[in-house]
Amino acid sequence: MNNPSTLKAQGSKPRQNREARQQHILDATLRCVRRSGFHGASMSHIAAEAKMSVGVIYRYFANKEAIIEAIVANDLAEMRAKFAEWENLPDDVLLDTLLDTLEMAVEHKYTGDNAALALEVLAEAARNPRVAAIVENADTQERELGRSLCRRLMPAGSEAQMAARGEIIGMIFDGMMIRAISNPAIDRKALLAELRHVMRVLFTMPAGPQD
Amino acid sequence: MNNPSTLKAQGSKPRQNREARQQHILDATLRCVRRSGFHGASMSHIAAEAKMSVGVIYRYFANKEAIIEAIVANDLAEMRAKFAEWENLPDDVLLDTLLDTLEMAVEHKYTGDNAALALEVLAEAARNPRVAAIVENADTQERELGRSLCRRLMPAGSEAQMAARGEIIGMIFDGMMIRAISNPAIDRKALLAELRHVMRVLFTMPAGPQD
Amino acid sequence: MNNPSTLKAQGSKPRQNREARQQHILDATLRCVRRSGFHGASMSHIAAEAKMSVGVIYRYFANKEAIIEAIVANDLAEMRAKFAEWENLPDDVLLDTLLDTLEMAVEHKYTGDNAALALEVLAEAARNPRVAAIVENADTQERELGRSLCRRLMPAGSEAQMAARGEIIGMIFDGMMIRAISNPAIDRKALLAELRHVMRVLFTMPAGPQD
Amino acid sequence: MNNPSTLKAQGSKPRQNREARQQHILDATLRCVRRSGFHGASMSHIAAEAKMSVGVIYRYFANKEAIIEAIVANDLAEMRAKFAEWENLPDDVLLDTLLDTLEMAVEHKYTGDNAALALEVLAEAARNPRVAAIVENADTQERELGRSLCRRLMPAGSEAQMAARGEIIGMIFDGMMIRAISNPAIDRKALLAELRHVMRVLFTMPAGPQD
DNA sequence: AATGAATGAGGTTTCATTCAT
DNA sequence: CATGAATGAAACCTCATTCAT
Repeated sequence: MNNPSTLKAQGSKPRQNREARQQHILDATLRCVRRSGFHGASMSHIAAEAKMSVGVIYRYFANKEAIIEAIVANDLAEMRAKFAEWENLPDDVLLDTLLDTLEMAVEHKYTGDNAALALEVLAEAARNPRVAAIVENADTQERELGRSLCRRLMPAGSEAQMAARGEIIGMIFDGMMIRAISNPAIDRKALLAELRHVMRVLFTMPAGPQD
Repeated sequence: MNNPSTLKAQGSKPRQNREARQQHILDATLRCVRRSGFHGASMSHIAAEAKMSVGVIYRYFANKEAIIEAIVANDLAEMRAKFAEWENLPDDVLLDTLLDTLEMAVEHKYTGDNAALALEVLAEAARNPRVAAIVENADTQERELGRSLCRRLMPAGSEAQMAARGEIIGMIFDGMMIRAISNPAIDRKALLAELRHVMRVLFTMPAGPQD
Repeated sequence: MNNPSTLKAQGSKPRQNREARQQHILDATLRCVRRSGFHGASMSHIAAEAKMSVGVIYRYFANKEAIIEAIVANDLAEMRAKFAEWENLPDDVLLDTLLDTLEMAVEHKYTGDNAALALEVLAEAARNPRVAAIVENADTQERELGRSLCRRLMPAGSEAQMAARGEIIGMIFDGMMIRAISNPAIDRKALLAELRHVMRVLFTMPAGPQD
Repeated sequence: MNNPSTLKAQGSKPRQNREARQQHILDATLRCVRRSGFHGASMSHIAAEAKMSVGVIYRYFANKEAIIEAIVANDLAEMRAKFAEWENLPDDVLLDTLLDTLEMAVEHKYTGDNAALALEVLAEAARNPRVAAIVENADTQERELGRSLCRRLMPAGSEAQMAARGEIIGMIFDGMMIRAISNPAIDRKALLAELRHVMRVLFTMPAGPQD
C-alpha cells in the first residue's frame, strides 16, 4: 500500500494531505449539492463524485452534517474575504470600488448554480441550528463591516439609520440571489446599469427623515 | 356546531368539511415545514401534527407533493392578491399606497416563520419542477404587474430599464425575506423609514443613463 | 344479524334481493379482476364498479377472500354445468357433440379475458387453501365425468388408462387457456380443424400398449 | 475458505460473489413465491428467507420487479435450453428423442412446485408488461422451434396446419402444468404411456382435412 | 488506512376493514 | 341499513452509518 510515513515530514504532509482530502470531499459535495440539493446529495453520490469509498469520507468528516457545515462555512468565508478587502481602501476610491463590485456580484449570482447553492445554505440554516449559528455568525461580521462602510460614506446619520441602510443594501444583494433563480433571463447589462445608479443613490443620499 | 345550511345544500357540508380538512392538513404541514423544512416534514410528522392517521391524509391530497404544491400555491396567491389591489388605484395615490404597503410587507416578513417558509418554497422550486412551475408562473405575473406599476410611475425609460428597475424592487422585497431570517432583531421602525425613503427614490428618480 | 323470521314470503324477497346483490357484487368484481387481477381489484374499485359503498359489500361478503371464493365457485360451476349436459346424451351423438363443444371452447377461451381470469383463479388456488379446495373439488367432479365419458367411448382399457386419457384431454383444454394468452393471434379456424382431428383420434384410438 | 484465486483475478471473487449472492436471493425468492405467490412474497419475507437485511437485496437487484424478471428469465431460459438440443438431432432419432423428453417433462412438471411457479409467471405476465415481454419473447422462440420440428416430422401440410399442430402440442405441455396442480396424484406411469402414444400420433398422423 | 457490503430505521404510499353518523 | 371517512399495518424502497476484511 502507499505508505508515505517514514521519519520527518511525518506530521506535516499527512496534515496537509488531510486538508487536501477534506477540500476534495467538499468540492465533490458541492458539485452534488448544486446538482440536487443537500438532501439529494447522498453519501454514495458524494463518494462517487469524489472517487472515494464512502468509508473514507467518515475519516475526514464525522457525518454528513459536518460536511454541510463545512461547506456553509467555506461559502461564507469566501464572501467575507471580499468584504475585508474594502476595509483598507482609501475613502475616495471606496464608492467606486463598491460599485465595481456590483458587476462581479451580478455575474456571480446569475452564473451557474451559485444562487441555488446559497439558497440551499439558507434553507438548511432555517432548520439546522448548527448551520444557523454559522450563518448568523458570518452575517453578524458582515453586518458590522457593512455598517462601517456606510459610516465612512455617510458620516451623518444615527446608528439605527446606518444599520437600516446597511440592511437595505444587504437586501439588494441577497435578493439578487433570489431574482437570479426566479428570473435568470433578465438583461444583465441594463440591470447592472440601474443597480449602479440605485446603489450610488443609496450610499450618498442623505439619511431619510422620520418620514 | 354552527352548521347554517342543513336544508337544501346537500353536498355542501361534505364539501365544506372537505375543504376544512384540507386546510387543517395544510396548517399542520405548515407547522411541520416551518419546524423542519419540506424535507423534514414527513407524512407521519404531518399526521401526528394534524392528529390524524397517515392514511386519511391521502384522502385529501394525492401525495406529499400535492400538499407542497397547495402550500406554495396558497402562499403565492396571497401575495398576488395584494398586488392586484394596486392595479385599480388612481395614479395620484399609487405611490403612497405602495409605500404604505411596505409597512405590511416588513411586518409580514419579519413575523413568525413566514420568511423561512418562503425560503423553503424557493429551495423546493430549485428541485421540484412542478413547484418550480408554480413559482415561475406566479413570478411572471408579479413581474408584469411590477413593470406596469413602474411604467405608470415613470413614463419615461426604455423597456429594459423598466424591467431592471422592477427587478431591483423585487430584490428588495425578496431580500427582505432573507434579511428577516439572518437578522430578525433589526429595528423595524428605522428600517421602514429608510425603506420608504429608498423606495420613493427608486420609483421617482429618472432612469439611469448608461452610467 | 340476518333475521329471516316472520312467517312466509317475508324472507323470500330479501333473500332474493340478497342473492341479486351478491351477484351484482360478483359481476363488478369480475370486471375488476379481468382488468387488473385479483390483487389489483381493490375493495374501493369493486365498490365503485358496483356503484355501492365499500361498507355495504361487507354486508354481503365476510371479506375480500369470500368474494374471490365465490367467483371461483361460480366459474367452476358454470363449467361443470356444460359437462353435465353430456351425461345424458345417447352414445351415438356423444362424440359429435363433444367435438362440437370444441368450437365453443375455443371461442370462449380465445375471447376477451376469459383465459386470464381462469389463470387468476388457478394462481390464487396455488396459494389460497380455501380456493384450492374449491378448485380441487370441482376438478374431481369433472375428472369423474370425463372418465365416464371416456369409458362410454372406449369401453376397452384399464382404469388407469382411462384416467390418463382423460387427463390428456384435460391438458388440451387447460392448455388452450394458456395458449390463448401466449399466442392469441393463432388462426382459430385451422386450430379448430386440427383440434377436432386430434380429439377424434384421442377418443377413438385403441388404448396405448405399455409402449 | 476455499479461495482458489487470490493472485491476479482481482474482481473475479467479488464478481463471483455477486452472482452467488444474486442466485442466493433468487433462491430465497423462489421459495417465497412458491409459498405465497409473487404478490405474497414481500421484500421482507424474501430478506428473512435469504437471511439478509432488506437493504442488501437492493444492492443486487434494482427493485422487486427485477427479481421477478430474473426468475422468469431463468425459468424460461432453462426450458429453451432443452428445446435447443433437439435442433441438431438427425431426423431418424428426433421423434424418439421427443418422446423420451416427455418423461422428463412429466417428472419436472409433477415435481415439487415447478408448475405452481410457472403459473405464477404466467399470471404475472398478464399484468406486468415487462414480464409479459419476456414470456412472449420466449414463447415466440419456442413456437418457431416447435414449428420447425413439426415440419421435419411432417413435411406435408400447410403453414397454418403446422402452426395449429404445434399449438396443440404446446397445449399439452402447458396443460400438463395445470393438471399437475389440479390432480397431482395421477398415475404418472400410465399417463406417460398414454402421452407417448398420443404424441406419436400427433406427430405422425397426416394433416387433418378441413374436417 | 481503505473499502464497500451490510444494516435497519424511516420515508411514502396503499388498502382491507371498521364504525360513527 | 347504507355510507365513506378513518384506521393502521404493511408494502416497497433509500440512505446515513458501521465494520469485517
